[in-house]
Amino acid sequence: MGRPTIEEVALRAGVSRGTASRVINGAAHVSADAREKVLRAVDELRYVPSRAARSLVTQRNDTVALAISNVDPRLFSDHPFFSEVILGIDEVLAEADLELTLVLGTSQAARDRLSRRLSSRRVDGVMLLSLHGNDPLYSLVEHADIPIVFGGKPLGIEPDHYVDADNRGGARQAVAHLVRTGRRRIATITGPQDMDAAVARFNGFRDALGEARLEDHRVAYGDFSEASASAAMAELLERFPDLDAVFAAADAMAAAAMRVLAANGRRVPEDVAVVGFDDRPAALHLSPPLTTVHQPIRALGTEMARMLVALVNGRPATSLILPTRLVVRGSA
Amino acid sequence: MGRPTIEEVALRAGVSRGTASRVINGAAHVSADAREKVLRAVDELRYVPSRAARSLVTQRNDTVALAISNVDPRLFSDHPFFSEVILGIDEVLAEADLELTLVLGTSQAARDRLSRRLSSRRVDGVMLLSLHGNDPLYSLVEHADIPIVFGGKPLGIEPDHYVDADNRGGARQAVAHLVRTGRRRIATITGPQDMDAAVARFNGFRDALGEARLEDHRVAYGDFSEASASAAMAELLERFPDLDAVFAAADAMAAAAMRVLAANGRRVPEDVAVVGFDDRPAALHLSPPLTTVHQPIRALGTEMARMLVALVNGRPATSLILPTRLVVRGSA
DNA sequence: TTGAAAGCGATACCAC
DNA sequence: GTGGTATCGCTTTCAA
Repeated sequence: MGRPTIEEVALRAGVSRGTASRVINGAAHVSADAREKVLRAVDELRYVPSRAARSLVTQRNDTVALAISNVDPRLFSDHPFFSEVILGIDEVLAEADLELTLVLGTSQAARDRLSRRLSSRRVDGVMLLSLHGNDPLYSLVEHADIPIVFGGKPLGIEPDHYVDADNRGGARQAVAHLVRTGRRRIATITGPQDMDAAVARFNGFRDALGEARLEDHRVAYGDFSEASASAAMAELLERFPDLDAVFAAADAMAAAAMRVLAANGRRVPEDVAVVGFDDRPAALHLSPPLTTVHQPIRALGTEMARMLVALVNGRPATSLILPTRLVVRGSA
Repeated sequence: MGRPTIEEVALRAGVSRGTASRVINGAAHVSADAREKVLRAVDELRYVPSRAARSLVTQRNDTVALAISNVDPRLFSDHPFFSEVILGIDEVLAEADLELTLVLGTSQAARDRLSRRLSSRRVDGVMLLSLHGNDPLYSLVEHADIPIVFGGKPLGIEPDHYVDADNRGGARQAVAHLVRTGRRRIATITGPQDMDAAVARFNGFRDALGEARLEDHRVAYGDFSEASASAAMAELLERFPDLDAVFAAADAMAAAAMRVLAANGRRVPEDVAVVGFDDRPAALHLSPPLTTVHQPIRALGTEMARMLVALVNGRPATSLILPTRLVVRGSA
């Protein structure tokens, strides 16, 4: 009771299977007459080609994977980041008529599955998102012989193809803004130092301070989570009670820091200016609204997809760094 | 320069292709000796079966789709809902060794693609999320001959298989709480009335008020967005200046309502109590923290996936309604 | 328990 | 421009 095959279509249209196939794949060299008959047969029979059969012979799957490794569930769910990236990706993929499959690398088993998929030619290309420093996915990737695009440059290596936000430049701008508005004892709460984005933001912090010839030793280490930031802010207050500004490497951390500041009787921005990074929607609703660095998240998705589409189709592509920009609101 | 085929594995192991296949698929009737040889060959050759070839003969794809239709981009990206559901789904699918492909129904073209996929036997089953009342996906679904699971009951129809949160019961609890704490002039800001969840929450509101013999005419219609809620709250204040409580059918709307309330000099909860629905993370950080109805979002994902896995494997499954519960915080 | 051979449903090459 | 045929890589029946 299977669906119609191309053979049946050909039969009904009174042409050969070869001709039917040509019509369906929009090839040239078919008479208008034959084309029309085939098209009608396709319509009447509700024929839809079997992708499995097609893939088998073409060696293509018209499918790419988005792999998200080392998912911090909290990060994943509490942040529009992933949804937004996916939306961007989908937009481009739809246009290129490619399908998207999702691989979340939460467990070792999941990683194995990804590994298998990479080599079972189930997908024509892969996008990798948010890898930590020593991510086991790296080794998989090297063995793969299909195009890979990194979302966010991984730490310590320079992949052939990645797209990233200008983390360092954004952080630099943010801290320069602090300096420009008169702050002198500027602290930072960093992200996890095994992620390139976090390291880059930290470097941007030092860049700006160096240019201004200010001290850059007021640092506490966080991991992008609110909990880590609360602890970090408390530590900062303890070690540097005179600080007059803090640059948090993520909005979530800035929010947590602001709560700790408030709990300690420091006013924002009067006593302590606060700048975040990400510009997630919630930043707008903090009080005062958070001054932060805007990242083009959706563009990250579209550009990753665009790059992968190019590679899959055998066209070259070069890595990209997307600009970030400071959004000044009430907190600094 | 293709990857090894099963034929090469068989050759290397010194057995027939049939035997190699049996070993790889864990069938019985293979001697321990043959099994071991094949396994070693697989290992040495780094053999991974071609899924396309396998699908062609088995008529299965070991892949299911998650279709999200009519995506309101703002809703999609500003809310952990989708990420959370996906996380739940992935967890179950990983266990069942099924792959997940994503279809966002933002455009007409995307819908066509889904339609095609449904009939090109590319997926063994489909999960449909968050459909509006007259979603064109409905007609596709009827024509499909593969299992379908709805996430959230669609409005006006009773599909064979769906899993939903207890929207009506949750709303009832929320409003009953308002009544219990002495509120008498209770208003509501609804969600879009072409979505079952929104209608159900509205009904829950009326249930509770009916039971308490209170008036239920203080209603303004929103669409789950903050903007709509701001307008709705303003309207409510204008038409019913004496209201002492408002039940917003979504946290995002509750947050917007609280801002409007504050702008109009009403204190929360002293003058006006506010209850939301969803219990998204940000609810915690409103001031005062939002009293709201918690939805088991992740469970929604796992149960949808579990149900689909059962159906795909030919086992029966019955629709599910997951309990919601009131979380009392500062706003009511 | 094992081997040989027949498909699964398409594409693509080669003559005509 | 069109038809016939080999082929993609696997599973599965049928005999042995």
